[in-house]
Amino acid sequence: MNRPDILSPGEPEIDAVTAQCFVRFEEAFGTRGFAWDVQAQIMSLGKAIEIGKGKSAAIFSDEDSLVFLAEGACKLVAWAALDRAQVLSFHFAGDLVSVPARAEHEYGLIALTPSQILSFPTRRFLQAVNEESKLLVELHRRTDAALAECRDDSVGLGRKTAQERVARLLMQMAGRIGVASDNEVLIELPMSRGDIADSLGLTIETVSRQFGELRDAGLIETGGRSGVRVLDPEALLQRAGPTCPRV
Amino acid sequence: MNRPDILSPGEPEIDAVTAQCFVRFEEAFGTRGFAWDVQAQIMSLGKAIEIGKGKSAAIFSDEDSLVFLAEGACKLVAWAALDRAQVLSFHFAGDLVSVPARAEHEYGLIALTPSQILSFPTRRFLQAVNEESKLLVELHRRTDAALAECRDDSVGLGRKTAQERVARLLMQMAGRIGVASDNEVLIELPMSRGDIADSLGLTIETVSRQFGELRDAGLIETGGRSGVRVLDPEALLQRAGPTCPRV
DNA sequence: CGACTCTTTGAGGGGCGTCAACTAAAGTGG
DNA sequence: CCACTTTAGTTGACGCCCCTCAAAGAGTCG
Repeated sequence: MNRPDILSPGEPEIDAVTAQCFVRFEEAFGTRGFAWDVQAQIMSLGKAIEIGKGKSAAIFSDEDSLVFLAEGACKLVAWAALDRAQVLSFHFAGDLVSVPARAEHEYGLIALTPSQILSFPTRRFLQAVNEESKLLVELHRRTDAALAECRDDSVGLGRKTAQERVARLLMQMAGRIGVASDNEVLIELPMSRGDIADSLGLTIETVSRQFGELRDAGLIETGGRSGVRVLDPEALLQRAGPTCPRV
Repeated sequence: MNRPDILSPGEPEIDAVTAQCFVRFEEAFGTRGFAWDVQAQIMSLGKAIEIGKGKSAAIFSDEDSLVFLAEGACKLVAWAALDRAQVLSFHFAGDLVSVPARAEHEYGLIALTPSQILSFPTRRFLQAVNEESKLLVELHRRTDAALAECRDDSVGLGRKTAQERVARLLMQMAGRIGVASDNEVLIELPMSRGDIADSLGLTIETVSRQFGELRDAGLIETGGRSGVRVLDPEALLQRAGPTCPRV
């Protein structure tokens, strides 16, 4: 290991993933200007992993993790019971996900599409970047935003009808991964109906029925299993139910 | 204002509140050792307010706020509709609450009991403590914990029965503000049945019925409107439903 | 003690879960 | 490229839990 530039021939693919993950991470958080020893510590702490569809990311089991999603799409799940999972959030490339080792429930990050993640042990990561207050501020900003989003989701779970929940999720996905054209939005959903149901606190059947109703109402079209075309975003937002008007 | 030690005689009560709030804040976050100018900035940014029961805290309306609850008990609410509020969390003395100015919904912090709060504008607060990385780490730790709690609550809202939700909330409150004696726990609930209902996504009537069932089952006793005696914590936890076993 | 609010209790109805059967889509091996 | 298998999604019938509406009881404050 005298010349770190030379990759170990035994595992060239792994190192390519690692390289790409760190490049994306640097772009997102601007760590390039950091002191060399801090950068070295960050690189030694971060484990880059490529995970296949449906596979769970190998999170540090005994401590909280900070996961940067460099490529792909994932779901964050908590097991309410041994058999039933609750999906807490969907994540896409560029997201930073805080995964507790163990709160009231057990957590896991599962790939919806083949993904590349960079996983840090939170405590040691914080120690390493202790003096880089700019990164700490950005970290707080992202965590705070995630908290606000989680709270908004709680409002959605609280007392909304099945149709309001499905419509809201579709509008969220439209904004996140939708492709706008004319007054329409095309969405290629990376998650299954079951994932959607688990995230909205509904059953697969109910989600499917709501898709059907929205289709019959002419608000959306569905193509294949994952394709959704939002024909009338305005009306769909209406069906998402009352939200306090943003002045 | 040449001698800051001398309080303005026009508002002695306000200044006593301010003083107590900052003392509590210093104790909680260890800001005493900070540079003088940082401490001065923090003090100039923080607005100490005493709020009566049922009153909304005067949050900075146009920017995110960071609120330290020095004394009392509050609820964080989001308005799902103009008439209906969703309670997102209950807070007690020592808590730090992040209140977004405006996310998908509008937020408010409302006192359950007469409270004293210290309110900061988040952005400027972060600028002021930019170099105090120890405080930034503590800030991240608390926000991360709040996020984990919010997620656990989401699991609870997702697909649990009314009784499981009520039982879980009672156990949470027992742990937070309960007084243990023998194998019992005494709780003095600062929030109404309506607040509980709004936080669990239920109606007042359903919450009341669940209290009744738990009482009939001999798991709890109720005294007055706010008093609850948990007679059998074990059995109550059972009724809170399945959680992944903490190894 | 009286007026108010909060809580409790009851009767009835609707939305979503449950169970079941069927259809469509995607992967597999020849 | 096509039959076969497997998985995911759709649709229908039925029942239960919780919301709705209504009224009476308990607690608190003037």
